[in-house]
Amino acid sequence: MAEAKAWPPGRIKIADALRVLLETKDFGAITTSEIAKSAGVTEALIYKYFKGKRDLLYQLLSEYLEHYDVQVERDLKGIKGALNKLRKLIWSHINVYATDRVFAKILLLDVRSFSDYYTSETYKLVRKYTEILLEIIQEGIKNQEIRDDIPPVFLRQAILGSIENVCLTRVVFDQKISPDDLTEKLCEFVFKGIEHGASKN
Amino acid sequence: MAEAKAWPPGRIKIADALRVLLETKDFGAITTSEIAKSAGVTEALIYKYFKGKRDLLYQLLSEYLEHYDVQVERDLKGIKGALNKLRKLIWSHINVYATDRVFAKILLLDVRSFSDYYTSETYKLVRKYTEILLEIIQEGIKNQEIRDDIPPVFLRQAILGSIENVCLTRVVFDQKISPDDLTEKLCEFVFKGIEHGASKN
DNA sequence: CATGCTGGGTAAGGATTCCTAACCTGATCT
DNA sequence: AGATCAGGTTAGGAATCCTTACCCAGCATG
Repeated sequence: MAEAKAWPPGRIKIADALRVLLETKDFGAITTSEIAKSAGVTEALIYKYFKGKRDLLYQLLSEYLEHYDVQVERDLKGIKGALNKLRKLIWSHINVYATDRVFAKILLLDVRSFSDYYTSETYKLVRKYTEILLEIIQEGIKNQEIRDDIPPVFLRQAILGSIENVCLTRVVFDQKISPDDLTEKLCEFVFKGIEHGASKN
Repeated sequence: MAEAKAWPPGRIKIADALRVLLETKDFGAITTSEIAKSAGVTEALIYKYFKGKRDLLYQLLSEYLEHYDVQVERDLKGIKGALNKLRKLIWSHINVYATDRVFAKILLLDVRSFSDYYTSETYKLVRKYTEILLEIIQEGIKNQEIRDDIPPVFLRQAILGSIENVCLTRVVFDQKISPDDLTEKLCEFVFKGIEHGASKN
């Protein structure tokens, strides 16, 4: 909430330490003592600033999400048309995963299995992002750019699923993510579907 | 491998116990002692039959997958046309999640974050299933039913992602999954995309 | 100046959890 | 009768997450 840089040094060191560790290990394999050692503080300090190991992860993810939300808002400025906005949103989404591997891993792999994640403050930030996507879809339906015979919420889930799964496999197997290339293909798929015919330009 | 029912009673009780526990708790919150108690055996017996807690989960998932693979193979028999097969496959996929909530939870939430999962025997079974999907897509491209300007492997990832994400949200928030309804919507999305126009029948 | 208080940090320990090594026991084979 | 073996148990240990109580520098206040 308070986004002022009033954070004590210990807290910053801890969050940074986890960030670094996540580059090479998965969250489940990282221990609190490891984080503490890596941060140069004692284990107990972690529990001063965070409710627990998971809360630390959530707060780290929140930081990423706040940055990303701002970025997306900026990226979409000045773009006309729902489909054009959607294309840009997809690009931004893929691009952030391509840039911040750790962010991708947390969001796509680690937090998903924690049931308390879905009631966390962090998840609300994700909702805020998906809300943007929903609004674009609704705008597109109003404009006649997007078909109106499938519920927007459903479309959102399907679109997000395809974006994330395409990135997920690349994250898991440590393959390169090319935002431009993937965006192009994803938009072709999402906009026109897989049926032969409509794509004959 | 050996699909003979030659399994000792203890092993069965342990697997059953986990299955039951997974109905109400997530894997991370289930302890080995809890499993043992619930199964009516000692903790050490778990390690007689399984390499560890995770291996137990993987093997449980493998059982589900073996059943499902057989089911899918059956479901697809006698269907002509790649798109018709794909529709049926999507239905089967959604249907199994609708039927076996525990299976869905394991596959969509629990195992994904374990990095050793992706090198496990269990994951090979998943590959076997996704291979079927790939073959359908390739058949469709050959037939001219499916567009040929997006790589089949990419299409598979995108399609699977949309299926799974649609189900995932329902699994997470304990909402009902209606195979018929979701299949209809998903096929509309996957076949024709979101653009307005092509859907004017 | 003493006093108290507050924010940042530490020391020490405890319950739980996952897992292992060694042992037991009844059945089957020879 | 002795050996072997599958199915199971007893007992324990290292590691992990987390809590409680404590330390101490700075600094505002009377």
